[in-house]
Amino acid sequence: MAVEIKSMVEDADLVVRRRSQLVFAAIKLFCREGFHSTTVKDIARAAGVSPGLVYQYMQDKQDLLFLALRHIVEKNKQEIPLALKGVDDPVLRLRAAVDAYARVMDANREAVLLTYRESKSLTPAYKEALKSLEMETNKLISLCIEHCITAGFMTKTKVELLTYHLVVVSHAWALKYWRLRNITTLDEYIRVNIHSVWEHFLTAKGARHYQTVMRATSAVS
Amino acid sequence: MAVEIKSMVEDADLVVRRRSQLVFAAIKLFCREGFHSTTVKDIARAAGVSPGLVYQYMQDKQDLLFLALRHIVEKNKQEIPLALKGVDDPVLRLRAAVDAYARVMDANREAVLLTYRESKSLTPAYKEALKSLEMETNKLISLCIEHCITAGFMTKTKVELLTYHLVVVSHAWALKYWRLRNITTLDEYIRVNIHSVWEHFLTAKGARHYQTVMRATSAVS
Amino acid sequence: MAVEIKSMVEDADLVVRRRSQLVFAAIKLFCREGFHSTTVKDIARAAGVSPGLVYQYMQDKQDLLFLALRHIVEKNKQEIPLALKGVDDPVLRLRAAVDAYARVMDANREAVLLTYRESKSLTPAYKEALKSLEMETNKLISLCIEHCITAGFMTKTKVELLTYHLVVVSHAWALKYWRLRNITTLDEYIRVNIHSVWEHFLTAKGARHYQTVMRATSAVS
Amino acid sequence: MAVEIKSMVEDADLVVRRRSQLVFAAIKLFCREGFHSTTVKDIARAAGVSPGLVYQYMQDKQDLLFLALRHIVEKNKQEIPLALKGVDDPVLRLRAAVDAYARVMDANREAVLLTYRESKSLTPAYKEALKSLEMETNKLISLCIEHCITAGFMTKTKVELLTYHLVVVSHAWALKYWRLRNITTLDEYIRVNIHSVWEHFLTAKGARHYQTVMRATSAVS
DNA sequence: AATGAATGAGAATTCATTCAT
DNA sequence: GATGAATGAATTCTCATTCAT
Repeated sequence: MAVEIKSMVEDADLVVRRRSQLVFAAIKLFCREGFHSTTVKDIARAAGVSPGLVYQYMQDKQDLLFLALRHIVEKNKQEIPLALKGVDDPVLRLRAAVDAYARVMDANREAVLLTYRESKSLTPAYKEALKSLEMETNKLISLCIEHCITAGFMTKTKVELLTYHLVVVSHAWALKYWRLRNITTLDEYIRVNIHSVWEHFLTAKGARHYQTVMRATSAVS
Repeated sequence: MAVEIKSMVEDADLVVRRRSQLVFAAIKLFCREGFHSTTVKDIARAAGVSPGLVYQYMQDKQDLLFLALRHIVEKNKQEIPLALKGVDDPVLRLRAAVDAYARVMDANREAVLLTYRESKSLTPAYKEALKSLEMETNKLISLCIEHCITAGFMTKTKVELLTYHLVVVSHAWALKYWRLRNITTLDEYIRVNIHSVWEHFLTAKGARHYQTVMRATSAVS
Repeated sequence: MAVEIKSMVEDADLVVRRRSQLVFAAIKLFCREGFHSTTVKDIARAAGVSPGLVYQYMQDKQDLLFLALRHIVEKNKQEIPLALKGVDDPVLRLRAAVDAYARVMDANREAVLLTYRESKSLTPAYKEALKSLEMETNKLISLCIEHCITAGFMTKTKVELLTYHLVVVSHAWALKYWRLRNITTLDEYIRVNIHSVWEHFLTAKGARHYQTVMRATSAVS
Repeated sequence: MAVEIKSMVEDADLVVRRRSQLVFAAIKLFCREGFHSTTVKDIARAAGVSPGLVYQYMQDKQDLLFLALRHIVEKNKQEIPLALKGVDDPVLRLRAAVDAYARVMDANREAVLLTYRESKSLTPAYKEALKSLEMETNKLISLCIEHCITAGFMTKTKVELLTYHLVVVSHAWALKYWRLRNITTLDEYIRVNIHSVWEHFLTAKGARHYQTVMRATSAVS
């Protein structure tokens, strides 16, 4: 399942270090120029290494694209658990997850665009690996929704479908930033276009509970 | 504002005919292979002409991409007025517009993906032209929303923001079709993920009106 | 059986002309520098065309090697029938065929070396095609031997084996020219090292006949 | 005259050991893949050492080719004296030398091919050194022929020319093995195509003597 | 107007060789 | 002495674009 990129170099530490050096440079350039317009030489130069070195750590340019996209998707995934740390209430957890997700998308707007643009250039195996990873990330949100449902705070709805709605509206902030920036702010967007989506599915009990815990939270912060 | 693509050929009719021949072939190939992986030769062959001919009707390969993307966006735009023809009620008009939009996205899933993927490869001027066109299309939906608000059927909300929400959730059907197809149907998706978005903004009066006119519509059909 | 090299160019005449241009240049350079040390650019320059053109008339550099080697082998093959024209006597025909073969090898010493050196670089299908061609050439000599046997001029011996002996000793003139040139002449080599090989298989009748016809021939010339 | 390959390592024993390790691996790979298609890394791996080590024992990849080819030619040379040990009769010595030579060629068919294929890739100095070595080997056969002539068993003929004939026909077994294997056996080939060549030069006395000693030999064995 | 052969700049990739450890 | 990571020159091949016919 997990895709393994072959390297000619043995030293595992070095592989990690070099690859992240290259991936960092690649993301920067792919975002700016696109995958096809970026040359391996460009990336090597940006990473401060020779062009030949790239091929010691992966098999071809496409591997680099995969590593770049995977890095982006994985980084996004890691942010959610961080946002949930210390939050116990189901509704607040969902809120925190969605909020974190949207803000990560904002922080990595260019990278999000890159995933939409260049996934097509990957071989099927790599595409699948990336889809799996995306679904794992979504699962983190789905779990929050499920807890809310179990707790009677949300109505029974198709969990993954709702998750996708939240996810794509978050992505939309990056995808349509060129226009949205002129008509709203991130905070308003999150409130109006994102949170409202799941809030719509709150039960009466859930709505009451939500108000209560929110009041408590605001009081604290 | 409107971008002019230069042609070496005088005969305006011929230009239209040849270009649409080429654009048709280009869309097919760009969707399947991507812009960079499709060669001008491929397109010429698919269009049944010689590679040299392409350069009589545009200046470079990028022009062809622009024409292709513009064709897609324009086609989408044209569908909405058709769906509104004969519908007078503001709420039903909005509903029809949104419904039509979503269904057009479904019918042209590959083309929608293409616009997301390859717009980056355009020069700024072309990108702007496409954005304008997208905004004109959105305007068609925005107008429907505004009428609903004026009529007191919808609450005052940021119209363009709501429009974007409707638009991106419609696009999402194409963008995430690989997964959504497994968890829902187009009809359910439209009902649950799209219509609910604007319905959420109905006033009490609007909701009542909506029920009434919908009942009338269903009775008829 | 006959290997077909793909070309992007339709015009059959042009294909023939361009390919022979390229093959001519390739043989010259491959002989001088070897296949691997010769670049496609070198060949293009020597042929007076652009590097890209090469790939319009074949698929890769290896095709060019095949065309070059095939040209050499085919040219050698064509010389034998010419030498046999007008010669009717079986023994004189064999003599003429062997003589012609040896002299063609001398005339194309570098090319013969090339076939020995670079055949290895071909794909199996090409190698087989070349072997077939070599065997067809050998067949021309084998037929002469068979006629001599049928006529009772030569003892029954393994015809193809004798042919190979004649062939490799002829090739040896090219392969070991660096030394043979110092110890003999082509004429002596043909007389002592080549003709003696088949003369050895003459029957008593054949030997007498040979002397008779040779005397007649010398008288004439 | 004798070519010296420079080494960075002092210890002479180690140089010998390492080099033979490398040469052994190189011959295997050069035979299989050819000189240019074999990488220094491949050879190092096959020899169980690092790529860098190669350059401690020679100056470049070409040195390795020279060492490989020299090893092959020298090994062939060494076999002949072994075959002559204990054989005193001039004709039997020649027969033994030729027989041994042919059988060594059979045992090292791939290596023989390699010398024909890749000698071209050497610098002139190396090429000369190899030619000298080949001539030394030939000299071993030439000496046998000379003894036969001195003893009145063979007619006066150009000794080196006859030697070359014997040598190239032996090589031919390796060079044309792909076809010869289907039309004859090694034993038949040696009898019909190789021994017959020198037997042809036996004097009447030599022929009688040959029959006598051969009968004696067969009786023994 | 249309063709398609020709061009040549440019890209990915390989690999002999070096050199710090 | 040995290692193997790093280098970068060199090579094959592609393809947008041109232009003679």
